[in-house]
Amino acid sequence: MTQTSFLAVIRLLSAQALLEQKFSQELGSVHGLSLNDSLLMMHLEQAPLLRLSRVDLAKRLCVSPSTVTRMTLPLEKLGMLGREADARDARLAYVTLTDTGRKVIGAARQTLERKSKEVFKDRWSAEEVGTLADLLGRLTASQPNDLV
Amino acid sequence: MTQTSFLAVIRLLSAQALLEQKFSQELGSVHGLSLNDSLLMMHLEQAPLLRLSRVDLAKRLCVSPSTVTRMTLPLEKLGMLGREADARDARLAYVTLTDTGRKVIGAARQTLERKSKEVFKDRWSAEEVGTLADLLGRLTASQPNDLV
DNA sequence: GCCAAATGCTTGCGTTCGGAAACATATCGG
DNA sequence: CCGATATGTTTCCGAACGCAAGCATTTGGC
Repeated sequence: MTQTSFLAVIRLLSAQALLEQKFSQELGSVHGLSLNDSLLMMHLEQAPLLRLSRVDLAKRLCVSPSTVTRMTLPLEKLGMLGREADARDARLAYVTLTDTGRKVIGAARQTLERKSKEVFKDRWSAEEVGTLADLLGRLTASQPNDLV
Repeated sequence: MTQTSFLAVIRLLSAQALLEQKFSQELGSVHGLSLNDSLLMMHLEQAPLLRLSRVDLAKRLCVSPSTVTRMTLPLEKLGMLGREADARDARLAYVTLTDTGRKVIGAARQTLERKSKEVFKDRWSAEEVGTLADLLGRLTASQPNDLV
């Protein structure tokens, strides 16, 4: 069991490195986004008011709050993200998804979907991909709101 | 199918961020290694002569050759890695695993195994973990030598 | 009401990484 | 044998990250 757990973890880390390498190039050159930028915007996309606080985003992305601050800066200047204050709590600085941002992440999502399909194109049945998605979902279930 | 593939990819990326966050702290403070350092040394561990060329390591880790050069430098100074030339090809500069390195990665592996077991401790059957490891193995099968 | 602790955000610093360029060596075609 | 191309490694530069520190605001004990 401990060997199997270890194997699963090592393979997951290796698989991520492989996917990041396959995806980030086209994502950056075509849409101007990094993989983490895309995940950030997808979290905003499914948020109730298209907005989330920075610490909330940090928890969802498993990065530090300072990283969120630095990630949002250029996207804000490009008009994809906005900034909104909270009426009750003056500390909060919500990150919002603008109309421009919604269009961009929509296009980027299509690229991600197409390349995701390529990953499993050969030697994978629909059921197997579904099983993998389910099992990975169990891993991320401990985290705040799941994506998709 | 394309939705399921997309879901699997997104969850895999999220799960990796979660695992990296959970593992890297203890791995660094206890053994002085990063997660990528550990993967590099584990690849060396199972190599025929405890040695691999830098481009080979780069492919296995899905990082650039320059990253391998920079990663090995401090580990070499610490005596965990060595450098070996090839008799036939003067361009090659093999990275070797020293006795010290073997001991260190052995200890680090125990930490990784323990924390891997913790990940699946609750709500996972042995069979489910095995299925996950198998499916992830299919993803990394296209890559040079699998770990473990 | 007030002060201490907690929370949200940002900045400075050191570290790590990828890509381009440079260099050395190997291979191949003639 | 020679030049062109390919391959392995390193260095330089810019981009991205975590951590510690700092500031502003809120919350909770009294």
